[in-house]
Amino acid sequence: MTAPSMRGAAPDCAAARAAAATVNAANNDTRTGALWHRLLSFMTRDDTTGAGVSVRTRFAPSPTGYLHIGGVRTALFNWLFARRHGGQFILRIDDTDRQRNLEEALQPILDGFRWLGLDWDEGPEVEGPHAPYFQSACHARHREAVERLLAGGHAYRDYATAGEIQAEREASQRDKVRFIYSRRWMAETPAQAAAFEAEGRTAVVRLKMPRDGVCAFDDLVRGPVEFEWALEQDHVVQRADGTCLYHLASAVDDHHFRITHVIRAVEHLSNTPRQIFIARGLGYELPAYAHLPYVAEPGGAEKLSKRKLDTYLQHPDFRKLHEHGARIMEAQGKPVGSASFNPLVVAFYRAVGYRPEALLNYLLLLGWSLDDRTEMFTTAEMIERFTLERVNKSAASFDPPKLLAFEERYMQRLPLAARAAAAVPFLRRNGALPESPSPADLDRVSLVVGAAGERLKVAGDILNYLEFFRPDDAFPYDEKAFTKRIRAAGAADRLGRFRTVLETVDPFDAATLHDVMQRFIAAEEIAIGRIIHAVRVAVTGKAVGFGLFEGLEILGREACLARIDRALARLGAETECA
RNA sequence: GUCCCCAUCGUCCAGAGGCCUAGGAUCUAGCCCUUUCAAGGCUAAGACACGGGUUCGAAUCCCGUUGGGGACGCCA
Repeated sequence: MTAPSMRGAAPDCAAARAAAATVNAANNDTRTGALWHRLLSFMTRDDTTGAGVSVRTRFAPSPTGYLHIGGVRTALFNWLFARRHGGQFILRIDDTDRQRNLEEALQPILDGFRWLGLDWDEGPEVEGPHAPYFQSACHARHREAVERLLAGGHAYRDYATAGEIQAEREASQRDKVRFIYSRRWMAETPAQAAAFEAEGRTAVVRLKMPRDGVCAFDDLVRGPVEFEWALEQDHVVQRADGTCLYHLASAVDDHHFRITHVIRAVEHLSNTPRQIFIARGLGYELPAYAHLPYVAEPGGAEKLSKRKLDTYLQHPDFRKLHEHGARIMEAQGKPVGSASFNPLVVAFYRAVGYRPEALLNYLLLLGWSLDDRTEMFTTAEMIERFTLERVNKSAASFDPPKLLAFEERYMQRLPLAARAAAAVPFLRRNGALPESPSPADLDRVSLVVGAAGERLKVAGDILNYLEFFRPDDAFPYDEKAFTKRIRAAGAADRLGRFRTVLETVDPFDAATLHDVMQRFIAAEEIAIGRIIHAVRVAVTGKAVGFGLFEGLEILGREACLARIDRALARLGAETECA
């Protein structure tokens, strides 16, 4: 028996589908995507409350060792949809190719999810009623499915060699038609199989795709979609050695895990007919499908690929993002050449000190929006407001400056104590703070973080202010600034006179220091610029920084005097030599 | 090559035939403030890909063109 031609969608899916089809028939002149969307999302909502059918979504990473930024966006939408409907979010590991170090390849992915706060109801480590959650542990289930497909006439054993298939494929190319297998080496009876085997051939199992009709289904993002069955290939679902291929495993496992909504990237859209064919052949109820647009490369339209890091580094915005991170890593003595130090991978943002909620918020808006102005979403708000109907159809390119803008906003709304706490680990890794910082150390961090204000965009930016955590005689000078501000004629003498003033300032706080400075320039009859920069370079070694008087106050009188002395001594040594 | 999809400022989004002189964010530029700065404030510039329809009226609906992208594995 051959598979039924499926004109007019899968009859066994949700009521939503049937209802939508009715509406379509009644409105065949105005079947707008919007109408569909409203209806489908309404029905979806209804499913969860009415029938008590729990929404179950899944994200199925293969254990590669990295959590890709585009993958996280897909995972986020799955997670939000499940949470929005009070359902479950499942993590399934697609490791059909046996991994050598599964543990090693999986842990960074789970860490990434945990860091972002995307919790899973079933999956690795938390387990659940449908365990195991590793595809490689489900071979028996997959093989049994193949047997049923074979028995039902939805698949056949094929004895063609790779070379023979290749020849047919090339012939199709020449004729400029889509490759469709001739089924010349198809064996549907034991006798045929025996004949081929007598020739020494071995068999794979192929899907016996319909050769007429269309596969129609309603995508929750894209609306009604149709594919001609005749253009689908007889895909291989099982190799000669008995191992099963991805699409078979995926359809079978989605059913096994009771997935109700398959939400994944568009590149799977054209794979959907074969999965529907498998699912129907096995008598499954079909899940609803939602195909998300992919995340495109910075400044481009192509799909973001983590292998193209070098190309993206040519893009100025992306390079800035990378360099910013690299400075922070280097200040911690960490290598920047490693594969995970890559802005296409979630671990990068954690390592540099981004807020996970900022990344999430940015990713949320990459392909989805609530309206024309709401941009900031707490996790609770995302869950409350997220709908698939408002997901965009077109690809969105990854824009580093905008991500940073969100990061800044999130950092700024954090209370001072939280920002300081986030900065501490960076200082510790740099060695600027001991393993167990004293209360005084922590006060100092808090003061610097407060003074730095909006200059502290990511937690790792604290490493721009290391001079506040170094001994008075052990921070470097910006040579250019030193020359301009201290080696300049008369600068050292003025600095010396200001030093004398500092000896008696009381109290030694920013406001008083500011007054003292004003009186000093009045007495000297100079513009403030003639002295303030010299003080900044002497005390911090740098030409730029946050408010100077706050800086002086944080350092305290003794440190300021010692630092000015050190700068003057340095200059003195130079002139003696000359 | 075949099939499918997409199309509003540089980028991310809003837009459901009249609320559009197209809105917000980001980026960019200018000005202001300031001791510096990747700080802050204010202002500005910047888009409906093109061509046909339908309609009293189109960014919005239809067709075509162009452009971009994806899928075409015994990968996942």
